[in-house]
Amino acid sequence: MTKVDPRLPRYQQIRDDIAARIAKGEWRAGDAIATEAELSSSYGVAIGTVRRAVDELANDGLIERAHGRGMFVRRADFSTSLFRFFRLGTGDSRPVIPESRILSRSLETPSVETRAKLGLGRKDNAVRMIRLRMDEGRVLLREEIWLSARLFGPILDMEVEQLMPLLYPAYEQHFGRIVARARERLRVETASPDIALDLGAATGAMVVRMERLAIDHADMPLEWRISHGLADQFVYEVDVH
Amino acid sequence: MTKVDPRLPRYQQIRDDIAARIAKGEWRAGDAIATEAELSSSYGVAIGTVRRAVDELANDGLIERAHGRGMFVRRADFSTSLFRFFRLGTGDSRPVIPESRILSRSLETPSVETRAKLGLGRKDNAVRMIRLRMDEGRVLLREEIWLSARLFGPILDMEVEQLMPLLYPAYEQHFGRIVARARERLRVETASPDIALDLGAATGAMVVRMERLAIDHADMPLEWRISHGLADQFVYEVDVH
DNA sequence: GAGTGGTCTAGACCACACT
DNA sequence: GTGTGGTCTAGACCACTCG
Repeated sequence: MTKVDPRLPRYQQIRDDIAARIAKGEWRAGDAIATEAELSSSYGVAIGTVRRAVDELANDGLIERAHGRGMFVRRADFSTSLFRFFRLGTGDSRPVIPESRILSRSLETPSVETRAKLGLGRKDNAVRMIRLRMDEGRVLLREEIWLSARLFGPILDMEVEQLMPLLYPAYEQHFGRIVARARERLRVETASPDIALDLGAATGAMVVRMERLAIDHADMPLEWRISHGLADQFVYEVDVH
Repeated sequence: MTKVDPRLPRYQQIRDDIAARIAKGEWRAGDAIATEAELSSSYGVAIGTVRRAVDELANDGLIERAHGRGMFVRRADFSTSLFRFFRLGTGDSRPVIPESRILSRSLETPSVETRAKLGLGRKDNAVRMIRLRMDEGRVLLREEIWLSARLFGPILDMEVEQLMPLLYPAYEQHFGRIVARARERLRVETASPDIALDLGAATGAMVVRMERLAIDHADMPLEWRISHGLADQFVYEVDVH
């Protein structure tokens, strides 16, 4: 087992090792991982110990267990993201992927904050994209997306179709970078002139600002995204206990 | 075991039964429940099966396990509530319970919406309280609280001190009603004149509106609460994957 | 029918808390 | 030391999937 803490219980070592093997790409999203029996014999532990390890991985959403079929690497779907709380005025709740329109792509000198978020050095450049998310012709969100030019520079010259409809699969397919999770932050502000223009609203309109830092399995920041949407289309729901 | 589905696996039956016994008040918040060995013999299953059941209860936050000491009924602390994302301008993050000031208590005819939320009949009255949550003299939140008059009527005549600093312990102590969980909803709006006045802001200021329906173990709604706070003091953070 | 995960058992031994 | 929960074993049998 590669560099797992030997003081930890065996089931945690096994959990960490399987997670590392997935992160390393030994099993990719959608793949079936080894069976319980195989893992039991290859790790040299009882099957109950393997079960304890994979139970935790399933709980954390890293794998999915399918009775009679096997255990599969789960693709991150960000179903809990703040984005899904944006609704059109009609408020019907079909789970659609809104269509995207990329307005611009450019090479920029990032701000201090963007550099900090992406872990860039003083001289590093960054790719900036502006994208609209729409549904039935109405603009839902206006997104400002920042990427390290060193990692993602070629994205500037790619065909737009290769970046549709979702960016994360494109990051994986063309750059081998897998978004494992993200940290999101939400606040309320008034729309600046360019944001208001893109959203089809008046300058100073109430907007929700969502920031997202997307991270890979090795905790490396991949993408910094600032999204704006009209506040009156936002309803967030959560259960607490 | 009282009315648990016999088609379910034993460990789930046991989990449901223990949850029911807690809900029924057989063990109260802070109490130690029976030990694994006791549960194992009283339910007539192996200790591993009991462990599976209590593991799930601990995972759901209903009990806490303490190595060498026992298993304890957890008190709901609502640490994930939207409330905790309100910060003063200074943004320091000590976990304080803001002081409360109850502005009014009255018996009212509830609106159709309030009746629906609390499950009240056409002729039922309701208790309405207005409360401010403050920190260092600054108003953080303005809360409008609705309760069934049939269940909580005597609260109108109680000493204010008995309702301080938190309401949920008072519900439990004086009325035997335990808040088990809550559903919260967040949106953004502009402040009405009375809300603006209480928050010390101008009418039309951007505010965050938080609705909360608090529920007991038997899924009965206990309290309907509408809270408002200044939007520029609100920052919500969440991890997604 | 062969292979997979899901449930359950009856123990052993370890680590922690209290007195 | 006694009692508690935490880890781990080596099986048995069941339920589901697929060829």
